[in-house]
Amino acid sequence: MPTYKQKALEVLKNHKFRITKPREMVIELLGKSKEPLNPYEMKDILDRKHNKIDIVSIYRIIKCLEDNNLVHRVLSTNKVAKCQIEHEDKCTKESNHHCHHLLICEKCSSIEEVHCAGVDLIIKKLEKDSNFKIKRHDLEFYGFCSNCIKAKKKN
Amino acid sequence: MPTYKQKALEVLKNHKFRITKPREMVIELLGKSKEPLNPYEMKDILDRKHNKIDIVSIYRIIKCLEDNNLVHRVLSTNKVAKCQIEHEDKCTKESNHHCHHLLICEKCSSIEEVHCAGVDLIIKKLEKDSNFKIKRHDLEFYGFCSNCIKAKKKN
DNA sequence: TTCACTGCAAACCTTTTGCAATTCT
DNA sequence: AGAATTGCAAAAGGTTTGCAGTGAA
Repeated sequence: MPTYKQKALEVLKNHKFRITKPREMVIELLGKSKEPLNPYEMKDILDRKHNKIDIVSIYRIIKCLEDNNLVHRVLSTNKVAKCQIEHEDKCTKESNHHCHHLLICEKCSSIEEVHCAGVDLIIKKLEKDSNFKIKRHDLEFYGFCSNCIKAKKKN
Repeated sequence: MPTYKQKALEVLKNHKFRITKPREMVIELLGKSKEPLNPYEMKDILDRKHNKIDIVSIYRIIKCLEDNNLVHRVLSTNKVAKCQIEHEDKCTKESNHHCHHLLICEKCSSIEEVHCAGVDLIIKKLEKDSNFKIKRHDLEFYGFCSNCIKAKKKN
């Protein structure tokens, strides 16, 4: 099973984007981070590792990764996290949208990507009740992850 | 059935907030608007009506309305819209959170607040599969509203 | 070699803060 | 009168743009 970095570099290469040092740095950082990050957080972490990078480059690299569906943007915080779930047919590159189903831990900030079985039914019901035609959706769930629940019990 | 403005002023009064001209202006604007607005959009509209208001005041009034659960913030656009749905027991002032279920029209930008029957089941399933304990959620659905669908068919 | 990409400077836009003046109650 | 709220000025924060120089293919 390929790492996030391997997969991301592969995707960029296939789409004729160049593999550069700054891009590798950001991708590796996202691959290792359990929590979403914003541009300045990324810069701080990379700076501390003496991996100097300009904030403007980070913005542009994030844009590039988003265009290639390699990251999620968490709406509630406007931070960015690696996207690891393979896309369903419904969520193709063409439709330019991932199914965003995120579990967000309010204690440790880690996030988990999930498939939401049952969302289709809810959408059908919503469409029937409202006469809306629903094309896509963003779902964010907040709470506590299993690690933080365990940690809490020990105290 | 009271108007949004009446309800909002009532809530503010009950919570010992003062009824001021700027607050009335913003509340009336939100009450009339079908679509979410950001602070500068509000200022532009009010300016055109010669209802002069400082942008800083708008920020502070929005904050006040949010604290009183009188507006939704749309995560995907960071705009604000009137909140008209009465809160369920689950979504009390204390929990400091509305159930955000929004239908957002990508054509005319109008939004509709809805109750999502079935979300509870999805959450139970998610908790079981992921070991997360889910406390709250934001759901945003994008598509076309019934008016825009009708308009399209006529062309 | 060529063109995509980066870094730097600066502009731009959004949001927050401090404080004096105003205005609700 | 007293306290909350507003408006103004300025700072702080976040994001984008233009351009010259660099480096991946």
